[in-house]
Amino acid sequence: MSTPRPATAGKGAMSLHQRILSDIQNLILSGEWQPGRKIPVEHELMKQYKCSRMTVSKVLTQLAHAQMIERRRKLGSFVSRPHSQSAVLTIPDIKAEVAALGQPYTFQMLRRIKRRSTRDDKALLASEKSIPVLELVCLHLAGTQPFCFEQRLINLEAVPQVAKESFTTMPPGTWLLHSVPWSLAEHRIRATEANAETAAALEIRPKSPVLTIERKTRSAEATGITFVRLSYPGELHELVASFAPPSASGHVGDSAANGAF
Amino acid sequence: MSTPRPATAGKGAMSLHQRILSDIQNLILSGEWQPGRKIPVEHELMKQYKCSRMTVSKVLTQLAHAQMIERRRKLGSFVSRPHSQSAVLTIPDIKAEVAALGQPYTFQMLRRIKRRSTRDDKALLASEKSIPVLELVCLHLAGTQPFCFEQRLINLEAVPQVAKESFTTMPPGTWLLHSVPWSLAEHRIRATEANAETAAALEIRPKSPVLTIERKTRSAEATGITFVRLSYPGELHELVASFAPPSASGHVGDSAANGAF
DNA sequence: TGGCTGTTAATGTATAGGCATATTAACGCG
DNA sequence: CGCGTTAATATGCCTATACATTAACAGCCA
Repeated sequence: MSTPRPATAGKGAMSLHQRILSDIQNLILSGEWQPGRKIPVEHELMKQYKCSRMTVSKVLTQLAHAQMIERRRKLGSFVSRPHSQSAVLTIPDIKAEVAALGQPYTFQMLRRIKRRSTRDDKALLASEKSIPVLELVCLHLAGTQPFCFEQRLINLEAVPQVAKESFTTMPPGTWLLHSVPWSLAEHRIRATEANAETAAALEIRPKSPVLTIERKTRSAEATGITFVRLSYPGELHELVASFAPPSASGHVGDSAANGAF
Repeated sequence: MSTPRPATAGKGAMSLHQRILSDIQNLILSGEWQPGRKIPVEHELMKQYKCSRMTVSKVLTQLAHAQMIERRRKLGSFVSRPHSQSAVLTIPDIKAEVAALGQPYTFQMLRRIKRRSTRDDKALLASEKSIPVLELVCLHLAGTQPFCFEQRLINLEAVPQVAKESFTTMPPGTWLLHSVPWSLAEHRIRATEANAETAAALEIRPKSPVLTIERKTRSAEATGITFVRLSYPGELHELVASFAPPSASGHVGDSAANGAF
């Protein structure tokens, strides 16, 4: 079989549409095809790759989906300008994160209170009515060093089985990850000053910088599942994010980018 | 026409494969179909929706792409576990960011030096040899209030035309975004203490918390284009990220999730 | 000029069917 | 009885084809 195009080197065990997708993506990401440039129309690509129109169409649909190209009837498809710079930020499970550092992971449960939701709780869990909640405070350690301070609120109505969980082996986050599949979340990342409680737990000076990640997690039905604030000692921890196109290609992070400066 | 499945309420003007996609996505996101569960094979879905296999196949391909399902020949398709918790973090252009706050945007160029790369520069730009670089320091303002302090290094070999740019109307980031299409970037987000220079520029107390975003941008050919450190006054600024599945359905953020706790 | 209308080039959606392949089951041989 | 080899088959993957839809454009006509 002839390979009429650059044809993603090496990988012969790739399905056809994956190869085409990959080729076009490379051309765009490398800048060889500048934004605004017209992409060969379906019939062209079809001839180039000696494949059917459906296959090409499938690829272009996905690229359009990923906002790497724009398609207009009668005119054709065009490389789009990388507008919304969205980075893919991988926030691993804390346990895994510590393990990746080669440190032994432990955690301490500092507080565990079952109560009815206060006014503030209701806002955090996006709930109108009063509901039973579980408040947890715990400290994650890497070896003997404090790694992350966690303050959490769990909606007991949405996750009743959490009431029976003692969290002796598994931290709450990991437990939830295994118990509540497929949820939505929203993050707020800030740099704050450590308050007294946080500073004490993390064994740092009060008012020293802390990387705070607040996360509201809810199910597809929009009911709040949990709210958590994770506080990391500022200088010690960093979040790493990589820019990726809104993922047409497949595995997050394996390919690439969005204009980001 | 009969609707053999939940059939995304309301939208009658939806193409068939969109409806199928949406239906299956809902089933997965709602948790009704747990991770590991086998998805009806193409022939099943084909009968359920009274459509052809291609239609179903297209849908499943997209879902597989989005890593919501895994497909294996002969075995069938399965709901996958939301493993890598990747959030999509939209980092807008600073100018746009300020504009979104309803504030007038301005910026001041504080330093502009052309020189050959030092040892440190080379590391930041992922370059072996000595290259000419442009060092820029500038301050972004929202109204009269300092908004972000920017320290930047640009590879003059990769972007020679930047030498001619005066940056009177457009900040360097925006200029690069328009001049260098489709690049890769890597971010590091930390909470740090403001050093003397940063504190002075942002008009905050020295040692107060600062949200630092460091970004290495390179082209697809792995040559470093620019390195930038953006420092935001800690309490004032926050990054917002939303969890989303790697986007099968469409516009990022309109649908949903990845396990995140 | 200005607006209507038909033509046409491209994408969008869908059908029907054949090919390729990984897994499992059956088989046979020592 | 165990183990390697082969065949069956379920399933995903791809082709070929058709018609629908849209939007640009040219031409017509007042």
